[in-house]
Amino acid sequence: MTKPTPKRAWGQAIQNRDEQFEMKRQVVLRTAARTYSDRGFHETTLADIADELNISKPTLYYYFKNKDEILFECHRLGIEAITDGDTPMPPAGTCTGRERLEEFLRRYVRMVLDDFGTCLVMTGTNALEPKNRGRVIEGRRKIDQMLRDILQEGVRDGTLDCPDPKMTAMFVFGAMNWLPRWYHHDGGLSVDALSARLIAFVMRAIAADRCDR
Amino acid sequence: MTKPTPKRAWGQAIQNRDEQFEMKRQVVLRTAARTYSDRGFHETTLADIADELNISKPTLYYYFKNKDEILFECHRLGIEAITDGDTPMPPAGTCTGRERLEEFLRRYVRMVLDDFGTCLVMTGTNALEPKNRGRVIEGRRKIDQMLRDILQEGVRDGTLDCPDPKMTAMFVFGAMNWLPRWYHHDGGLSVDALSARLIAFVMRAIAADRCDR
Amino acid sequence: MTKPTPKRAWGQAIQNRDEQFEMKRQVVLRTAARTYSDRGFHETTLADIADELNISKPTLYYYFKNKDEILFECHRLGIEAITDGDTPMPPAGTCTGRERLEEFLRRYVRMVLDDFGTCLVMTGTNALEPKNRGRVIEGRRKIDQMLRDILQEGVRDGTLDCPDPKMTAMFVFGAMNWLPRWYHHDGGLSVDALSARLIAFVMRAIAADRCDR
Amino acid sequence: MTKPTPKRAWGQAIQNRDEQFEMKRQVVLRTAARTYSDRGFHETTLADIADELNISKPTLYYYFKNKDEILFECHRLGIEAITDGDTPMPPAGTCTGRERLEEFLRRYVRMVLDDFGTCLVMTGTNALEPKNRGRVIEGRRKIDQMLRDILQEGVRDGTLDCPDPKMTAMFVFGAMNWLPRWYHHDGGLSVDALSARLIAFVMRAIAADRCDR
DNA sequence: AATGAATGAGCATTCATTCAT
DNA sequence: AATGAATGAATGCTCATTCAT
Repeated sequence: MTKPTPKRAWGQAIQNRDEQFEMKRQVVLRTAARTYSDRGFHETTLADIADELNISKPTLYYYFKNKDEILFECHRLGIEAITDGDTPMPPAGTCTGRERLEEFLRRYVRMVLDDFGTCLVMTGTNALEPKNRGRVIEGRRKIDQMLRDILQEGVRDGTLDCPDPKMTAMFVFGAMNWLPRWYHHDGGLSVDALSARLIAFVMRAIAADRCDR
Repeated sequence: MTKPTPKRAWGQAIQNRDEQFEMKRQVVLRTAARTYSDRGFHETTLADIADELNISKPTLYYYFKNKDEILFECHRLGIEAITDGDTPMPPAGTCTGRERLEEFLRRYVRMVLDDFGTCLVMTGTNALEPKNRGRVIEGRRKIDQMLRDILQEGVRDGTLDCPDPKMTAMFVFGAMNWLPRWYHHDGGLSVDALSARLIAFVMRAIAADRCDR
Repeated sequence: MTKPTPKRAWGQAIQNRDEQFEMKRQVVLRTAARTYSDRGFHETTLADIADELNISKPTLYYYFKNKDEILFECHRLGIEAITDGDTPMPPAGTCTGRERLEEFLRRYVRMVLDDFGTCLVMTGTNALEPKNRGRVIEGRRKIDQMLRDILQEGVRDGTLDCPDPKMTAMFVFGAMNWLPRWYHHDGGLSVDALSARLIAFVMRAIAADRCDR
Repeated sequence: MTKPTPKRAWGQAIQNRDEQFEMKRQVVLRTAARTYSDRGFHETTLADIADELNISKPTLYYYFKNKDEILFECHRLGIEAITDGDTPMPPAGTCTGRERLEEFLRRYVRMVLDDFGTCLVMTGTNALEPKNRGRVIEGRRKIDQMLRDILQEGVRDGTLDCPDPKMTAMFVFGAMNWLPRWYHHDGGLSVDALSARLIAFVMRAIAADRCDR
């Protein structure tokens, strides 16, 4: 249960200050994520972002400590999209490793094609200040581990057959992290169709029942 | 027959001026490629490169027109490593698509883990001036096409089974282009071993005879 | 009637932002014009100008696009001082060519001894970017033409006697454009006295009634 | 009497080392003078000059101490063309001031339209090191004085009528120093014709017998 | 007599960031 | 809540000059 929204005059129509603040912050982040992904972090100036939003440069500092923090928040949101997804990953044991793998891939593809996920895999962490950088790396490590665990689970329960889960995980991440570099949302292929294709590809490579397709 | 190298005093040990020039140029390029890959192009200053080589900044301009050209040459060398490799790709028809695929993957993996190949897939082309950028993009397009053609050939000759060669190619490129981000030369895994693993992974996914392994 | 200035608190004493901006811009321009004239354009660094104004170098970029634009604006102001003077040149026909010539010379001398006029005749246009350069050259051409037209008019109406108006104009411009190289404002000679002398010199050379002085 | 040229094998056809040295030096100077006049001193790089001569940059240092000295020599040659002309100015007393004035103007015009003279009046002396700069300024001062003296002489002997010889001299120098900015050698007007026109202009302005033309 | 190689010093320009309002 | 004005620090690039050969 989430905590109940306090009742307000005018209902939901009128936002209070905090909500406005938070919303504007989000708008900045999404714009920044897109621009960072397009042009790269260092090639994107704060003026670029401000211009795109029709606000002034210093205004950005009202919402964020500095350029770094904007990038960090983008990465954080990208990571959270996986680790704290709306629908939680089915816990280990409730279904086969193969089923969990499918679910994971589906979510990861969706994430990596969202603005924040794209930003996460397209921009390096070098620019981040050490502390934030550590957090991002830790987040990505967790995601890595998730896939490895799933693969191992699949191997254990006999639904997957892959000789080296660690390395396999990197191959699969590679295939997925490369998606933003060539997939275009406005083409004829939906994200769901794409993830179905990718899942098929991966499953052929490592599903245990490769012959009865 | 190549034209014979002119005889020289001291044999090959002592280089003439042109050779020294060319060698120094190569050293700069390799250093730059590594640094660009590590930190990114815009995060690498010419001072960084010069420092690493213990030369002065303007000296770089003796060997290259500008920072751009250095990047372009790195990309060019990366591309050439594939398209103009020492051992030419076996021409279509002389062997099965599957065999050619193996050869291609082996070469690509080796390339992408070389300094220039890594630079090619790690740094964007945004920084390049339009003309050079076009050339790089064209080069990469050709490499893309090579893999697609091989896949289609394999489908035709029955050695490969993949539903959508274009997309499959992108998955495979993704897996390979991601290698530099996690593979370390000084670890226990040789490049050849790695490419064998990757080839196994890909073959399981798309080789036609998936059941008789 | 000009449109009335809107009433403001504090009267004219306190400037609003736009006025301050414009005024600062003018101060920069005048400082730059003087320095360009003194040392030459390329010998003048932005640091020189900034130092003289006790501001920082980047601040100059808040008011101007680049070093070029500063020079262009100086030239523009110099040209406008002649072509758009406060008191318009008496139109052809309302007085004799000789009278118009006197007026033109008086104005030109005043202009060329002002900071911007001096800059106009002391610094070349090579530095300007093509577009601006074209505009400056066009402006100077118009001024050239003004003098030529006046001379021809004087020849027609019999008040001037000069065999080759074009060449004569260049002689006269030469005499005037050289003024900034030797005239010093702080000497005993006023600008008006100087222009009177110059007018006398020129009139003796080309006025039609040379004998009845 | 000049000292006799030593007899040489091959007669005059083959130059000895010193002559070659001196000739090459002259070629550099003339090239430099032209380029300095065209583009300005600081806008001309040593590479520009070297390129135009198809020699290498350091070679220039074999003939000149530094870039400054090249400019200085250009100025020196320009000044000498007036002060040490082949045909010496007729000494005061041997002819009227007016006649001497004509001769001076003729020579000055010729000088100022020669490469070195043009360089002298087109490039500033700011760049020169103090010592050389002093010499150039002194040289120009002498030339200034020559004209002033001639004018005063003409006033004294009644052949010229000008109220303020100093200022008149500056007007006349102005007209002449401006010539290189508009006169083109390849047009239809010869240097002699031009100097005749200029002399006519000046004489009308200051010759004593203005009415009996 | 000439030059390839190298460099120190300098300069225009950019940009994240700050501050007063 | 927002911004105009201002700046320190950095960076790519140029160029006169030197030196070994």
